[in-house]
Parts: sequence; C-alpha cells; structure tokens
Amino acid sequence: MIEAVQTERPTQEQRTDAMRARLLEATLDLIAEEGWAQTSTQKICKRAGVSRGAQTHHFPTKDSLLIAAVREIVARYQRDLDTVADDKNGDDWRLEQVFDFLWDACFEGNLLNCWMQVMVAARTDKALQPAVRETDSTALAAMRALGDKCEPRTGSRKTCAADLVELTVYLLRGMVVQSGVHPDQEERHRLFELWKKLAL
Amino acid sequence: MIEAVQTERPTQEQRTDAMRARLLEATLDLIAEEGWAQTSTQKICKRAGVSRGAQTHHFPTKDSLLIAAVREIVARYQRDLDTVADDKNGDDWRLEQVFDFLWDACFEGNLLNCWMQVMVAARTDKALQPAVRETDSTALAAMRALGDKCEPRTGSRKTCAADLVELTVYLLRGMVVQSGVHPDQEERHRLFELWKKLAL
DNA sequence: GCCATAACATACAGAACAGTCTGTTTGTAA
DNA sequence: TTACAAACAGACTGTTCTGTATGTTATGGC
Repeated sequence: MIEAVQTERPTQEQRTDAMRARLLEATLDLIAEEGWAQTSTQKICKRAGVSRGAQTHHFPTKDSLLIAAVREIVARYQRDLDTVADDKNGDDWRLEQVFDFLWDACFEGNLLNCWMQVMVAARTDKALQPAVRETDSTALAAMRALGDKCEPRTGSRKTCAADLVELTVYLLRGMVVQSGVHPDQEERHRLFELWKKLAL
Repeated sequence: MIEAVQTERPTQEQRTDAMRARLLEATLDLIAEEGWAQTSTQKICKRAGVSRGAQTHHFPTKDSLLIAAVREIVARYQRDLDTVADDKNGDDWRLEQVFDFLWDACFEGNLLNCWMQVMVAARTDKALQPAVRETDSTALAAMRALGDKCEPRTGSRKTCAADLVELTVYLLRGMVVQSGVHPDQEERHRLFELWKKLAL
C-alpha cells in the first residue's frame, strides 16, 4: 500500500509561508535589479508568479509588503552574521577579521545595495521609517557586538573596538553606493586597506 | 528723460534661464523633501508655478530634467567648495580644516541628501548613470585636490592626504544616509572626531 | 510694421499604478 | 459530510504618470 505523501496537500500554514516567501523573494530581486522607485506591486506579482488577489490577501497594502521586505533584508544579513559567528565559536576574533567579514558581506550579493535603497527611501517615507530605524538599530548593535568580542586592544591603540566597527560600517555603506556608479573596485579595496592600517 | 528699465521686457535668453532655474530649484526641493521616487514632472511644475508646456519645452523628457538637476547639485556643491577655497587663498590648509569643511558641507542644507538619492537611483537607471558618474568624478577630484593643497605630512603619518579625504567622503556619505533615519547627530559627531584622531 | 521662431499654455492619449470588489477554490474543524 | 473561513483569482475604479499635439503669446531680425 502506498503511503500518502504529506506534501501532496499542503496545509494552510505551509501555503501562506510559501506564498509570502515567494513575494518577498521577488520584492528583493526587484529592488536589487530595478531599484526602489521601479518596484511596483504589479511587477512583484508578475515576477513571483502570483495573482494580485493573492498578494493583497497576504499584504493588503504596498507598505505592508515593503515593510516585510525591509525586515527580510536585515534578517538575511543577520543570518550571514550568525553563520560566521558560529564557525568562530570558542576562539576570539581578531578585529581585522571583523573588518574583512564586513567587507565581504558588503560586496557579495545585493543585500547591502538593497539596504541602501531602503535607507535612502526611508528618509522621506514616514510610513517606512520606524521599521527601518528599528531593524537598522538591531543590525548595528549586532555588528558592534562583534567588535566587543575581539581581544582587548592594548597600548596606545585602545580605542573602543565597537566604535571602529561602526565607523567601518558607515565607510562601507558610502563605498557600496559608490560601487553602483563607479566600477573600480580595486581602488576601493586599496582605500579600505589604508583604513585598516589607520584603525588597527 | 526716463531711461527705459532693462528688465521691463526680458530677453528670451533671460526668460529661458529664469524658467530653467525655477524648474531646477523645484526639482531639488522635491527630491530633498519627498524623495526621488515621489518626484514627478507634474509635481515639479506645480511647485515651480510653471505650466507643463513650458517644462516640456525646456526639458522634453523627464530624464533630461533629472540629468540637469544632477549637474545642478554638483555645481552648487562645487560653488560652496570654491567659496571656501577663495577665503583661504594664499595660506595653506591644514588637513583638519578640510575634514571639518567636509563635515559642515555634508550636514548643512540638503545637497548631500539629494546626492545620495541620485547615486542610489543611478545604480539601476542606466540613462542617469553616465551623467552621475561624470559629475561625481569631477567633484571627487576637486575634494582630493583640497587634500593635496595641504601642508605636506611628516613623520610616520605620511599617508597620501587625498586618500584620507576620499575615505572621509565615503564615511560622511554613509553617515548622511544614516542621519535620514537616525536623529542622533551627537553620536555621529563623536565618531567623526574619533576618525579624525586616527587619520590626522 | 512683419514674420519666423522661440516661449509658453492647455488638452488629450495611453499606460501603469494601488486599492477594492466579487467570485472561486481549498483547507479545517465541528 | 457539512459549514465556515482562509487562500487565491481576476476584473474594475479612480488616480497619476509621461509624452505629444495643438493653440496662443512674446521676442528679435529684417
């Protein structure tokens, strides 16, 4: 006797999760590829292969969908961060390793590009701003915590490591915006190495 | 005998200049206040008190207007830069003064906020990208030149001043985006002072 | 003064947009 | 199985958007 395959008839919760995931995925892809201004609910539905009725059922307004997308971006970034933190479990970080991780996470994939779109848009979009401020704060705190976990700094270079991490974050955010217009990544890497020499 | 007032009947060139100036002014205001995505030609015309016919006469497409606005942003920034440079004429800059000037120019007015909107939008707007890349390059070169004009650096701190200026620019760009969402300017200033201590 | 042309104004066309509505299918608990 | 609610689909509405086409006024060379 053949056992009925569970997935043949997905439960409602599974359907909801899958649908929301497809919509969020399409939203992030669109923000990355076409930019915030060109990201409409219609395009999102088309890209996700979802009817507009389904979209409005799960996200009744465009804002609610965008806010969910904002949280998804930071959730993914946090996941990357946790993964690396787990690998390092036990032994201390060196601050330089944190800097290099931030560099890598900044320029691989489109997460940071998406995030800059969101941050810039949030300045003039008051509906979006609270969610962006909140998620950005937690992400920033997580990155500062990475600095605190480093070996204590000695001698004349006893600047707070978390502050150095935060400076690095702002620097990299400026650079990732630059990278959208200027292709010369070599030059940026040279400058980042200079920054590391100054800070470490 | 009364001399005819020149301005009674403006020449065509004057009319064109005035109209273009009004449109660009309204465009920059809108980008600053409502953001790039919400900046439409209709709103621009309404704000400038200009008919849509006049706008399409001087800027036949939306792109042409936006590109002109892009150039205007950098032109204004350059003007600020020249003004300060003229005041300083003769005596050398100290690098710290350059840093402080960049900080002030970053957070007074909305020029830098506008510029970040433009840079972020240009990544996915191929029509905009060449103009943005070009104007940004010249502005960046002008700021690097400011670093070169400083007194030569001595001792162990003989890092290229222009590189330090460019790093500062990226850092400040990251910070100005942050300021659109997080209000705490004191904290940012504290971090900037830390950066100065490391770099100078 | 005259006429070509630039400067401006208004109306319209076609597309895209977000949101609402009604109807259909599917899961689930009684 | 039946009744109900959630999940999904598609059509429709009113608005806003950019670009264009047509008409009117002002300027400047002759």
